[in-house]
Amino acid sequence: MARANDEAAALIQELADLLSITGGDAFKIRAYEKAARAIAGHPDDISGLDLAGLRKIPTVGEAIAKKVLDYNTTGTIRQVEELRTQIPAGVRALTAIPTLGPKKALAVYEELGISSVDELAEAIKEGRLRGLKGFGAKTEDNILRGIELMRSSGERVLLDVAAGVADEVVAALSALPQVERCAHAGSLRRMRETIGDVDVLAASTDPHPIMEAFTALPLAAEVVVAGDKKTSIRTDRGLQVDLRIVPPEAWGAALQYFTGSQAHNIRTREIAVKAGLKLSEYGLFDADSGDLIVSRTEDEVYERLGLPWIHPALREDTGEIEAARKDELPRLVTVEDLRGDLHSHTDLTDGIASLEDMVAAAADRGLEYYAITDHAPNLFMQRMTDEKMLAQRERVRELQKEYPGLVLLHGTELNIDPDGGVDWDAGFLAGFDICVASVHSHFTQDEAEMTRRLVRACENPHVHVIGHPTARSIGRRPAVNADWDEVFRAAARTGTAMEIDSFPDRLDLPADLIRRAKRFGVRFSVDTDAHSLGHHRNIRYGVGTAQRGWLTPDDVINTWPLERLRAFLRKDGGAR
DNA sequence: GCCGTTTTCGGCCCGACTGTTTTCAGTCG
Repeated sequence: MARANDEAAALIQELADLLSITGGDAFKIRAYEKAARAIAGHPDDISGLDLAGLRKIPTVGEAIAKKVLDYNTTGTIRQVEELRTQIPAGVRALTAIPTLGPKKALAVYEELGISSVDELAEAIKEGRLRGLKGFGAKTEDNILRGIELMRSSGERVLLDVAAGVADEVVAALSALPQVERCAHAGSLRRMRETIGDVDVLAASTDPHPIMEAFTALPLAAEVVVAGDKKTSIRTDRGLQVDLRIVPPEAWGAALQYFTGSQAHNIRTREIAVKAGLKLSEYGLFDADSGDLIVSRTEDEVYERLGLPWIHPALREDTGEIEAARKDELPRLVTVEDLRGDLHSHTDLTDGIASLEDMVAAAADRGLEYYAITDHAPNLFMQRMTDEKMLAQRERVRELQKEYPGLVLLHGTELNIDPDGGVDWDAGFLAGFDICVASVHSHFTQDEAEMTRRLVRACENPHVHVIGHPTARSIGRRPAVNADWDEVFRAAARTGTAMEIDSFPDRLDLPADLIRRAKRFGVRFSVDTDAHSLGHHRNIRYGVGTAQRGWLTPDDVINTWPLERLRAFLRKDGGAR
């Protein structure tokens, strides 16, 4: 499913990695890294671009454009192939070990011929690194622990796990008298779909006792680094938590810095430099005099750089700086914008809460409309029947009388079969207020079959929303193979919404596909797919994903007033 | 390698911590 853009970007990034090992010019390496990000984030398919088209991509110049053309015609890049003969893949893999970078990787390869993580571990145990310049006892120790960590728990965690840890740390530290402000930052604030480590920021004039309290937290299994400005711990589950403490007056600059992404920060600092300023976590300064200009709020920092405040979900250097300069940033959808939820389950199928309890939870969220969409019969283990579904509909109509402010929609989650058909005939389907249709089986069909399957589902006049379209399970099952541009064209043409499922292990559609779909004019539905009362809280992850996809309220059908939504559900083009 | 309402050549983001060093390189974010 990897697009040409992703493969070309990976090759350019590999070129940067290999050059950093062989000791290439650091600025050239950064140029490759920037270009790799730009190519991966470029909306157009690079395989259809010529030299001039490629050079229009920011940070892609003559030399890199030619390398991409090389990839377009040969499927690889000649310089990468050449460097691979000099530096074995295993040496590049060494740099994935925490505390071991390109310089040390090259040293062990050149001096000892080590070209894999296993060989390195073996060499350390045999004492073969002794006497190697720059490698002392502590370094050996750190590498061994780094290897251990990488093998056991070095994986990224899901958003809800990271959010739970962050909430606990922020709550504990906020209770300390020395702490004036405390919040999480980093990739969690940007709502990335998985989190490598949790970043927490605190403002204080007296950091030492805070750091001591931090390392003494029950969840701190190990202290990784310890200073008065920065301290890192690791939880017993292997998740690293970084705490940075800054003076209260530096809060805004620090929050901007520690939210990242690194690529976004590089851009903002470059803008500062060009304006004769210097931006760091302590503030925006005059480059010559060193005088502080602003630092208290993120707003001030961006404003002084000539930019509007940029939402954290956009801070990936994938076009937000350019959009900000032109004052074309989208007004992103928020949890508060949502009037309804169009996908949920009850204990009639695999939910664990009753219809009554789920509806009460929806009412507590302040929703104006709410769809109950239990599974359809072809998901055989759920034992759905026509009779059960019609009986549920009666209960929904009864229950409606108790909720004058919440319109209940009776729906179902259909199963898209391998040919693109769904569970019921048109007559029965017409009785539902809304139908979500999802892929629940035959995940490994080839791209052509899967594309046809999804397009046919969109073309069904009774299918309103494609549920969790890629069917991925983060860390467990990859996305299905499909020609997504073809699917999105069909969705836009037929007035079928793409779901953004809020489950932390789904987040489906993913943000990059959301941005692609939006370019075709596709509409979206941000839903919980709740199977229990607690799942209603997951909506913030779905909204975060929608924000990362640059969506406005108008793009999201369940922000619309009910009448506009009903027109969309008629699939006659009236609301599009 | 890229880029330019100061520049087509000379710049290129900034700081914290660790470890092996006698003043700093490497790594990380």
